[in-house]
Amino acid sequence: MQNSKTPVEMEAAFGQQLRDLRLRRNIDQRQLAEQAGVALNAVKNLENGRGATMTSLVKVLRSLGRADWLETLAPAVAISPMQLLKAKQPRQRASKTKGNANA
Amino acid sequence: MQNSKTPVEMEAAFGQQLRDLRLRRNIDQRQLAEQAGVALNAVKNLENGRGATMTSLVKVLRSLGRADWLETLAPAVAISPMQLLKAKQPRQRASKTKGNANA
DNA sequence: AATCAATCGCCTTAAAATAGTCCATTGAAT
DNA sequence: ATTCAATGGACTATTTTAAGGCGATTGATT
Repeated sequence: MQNSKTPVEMEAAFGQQLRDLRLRRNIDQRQLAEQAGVALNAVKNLENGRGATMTSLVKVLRSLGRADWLETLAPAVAISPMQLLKAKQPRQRASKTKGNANA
Repeated sequence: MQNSKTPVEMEAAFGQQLRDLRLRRNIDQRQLAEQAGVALNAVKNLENGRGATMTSLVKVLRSLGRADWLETLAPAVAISPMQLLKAKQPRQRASKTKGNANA
């Protein structure tokens, strides 16, 4: 069973995490907005899950010192040097055949 | 030394990861857009780092089966049951004093 | 329990993203 | 090498968010 949260709920839950990060640093929304270089409203929107842009998110994450998190979405597959030699270069486009490669 | 990537670069690098996830599933942008319930342009924007909304991001992540990633930003601090009893409830606002609690 | 700052919620305007469509480019399969 | 689908890029109209500012709540400190 997969996560049954709606996108709206997920955005709100995510905003709560952003808030937690900020509060652990004990800075207020205004300070964070300043440091991040976004408007106070942008921070409010992010934390309350009321809609935001990737740009605002990235700036705020950077300001919170968690920019590294953005790099953890699709971890590169580690392969041995020998395998590396044989390895085909990764796919740049989806293939024509409709059958999916993996689940 | 902190991460020196600009927000623009970070957004682009993130888009590349999204693309990787999609390609591992060997589906094209149009299919992903349909499944996620967003416009094809929204997927393009996400993957190329040309600006997107949190809403689009969440929908796409969900469609890619990586919604769980969104919950890994601010891991809850694990404490023992005994500590839990004593624990003050977590801060809901930043404090008045300007001194930060942590670095 | 009283104070005061942190947060909320709403407003307006400007900027940006979505959605839809079309054509050009290019990777992948034959 | 040829073919054709997958992607990129541009354009317009519409919707959403950013930004800035304003009182109204409410949590944290005293």
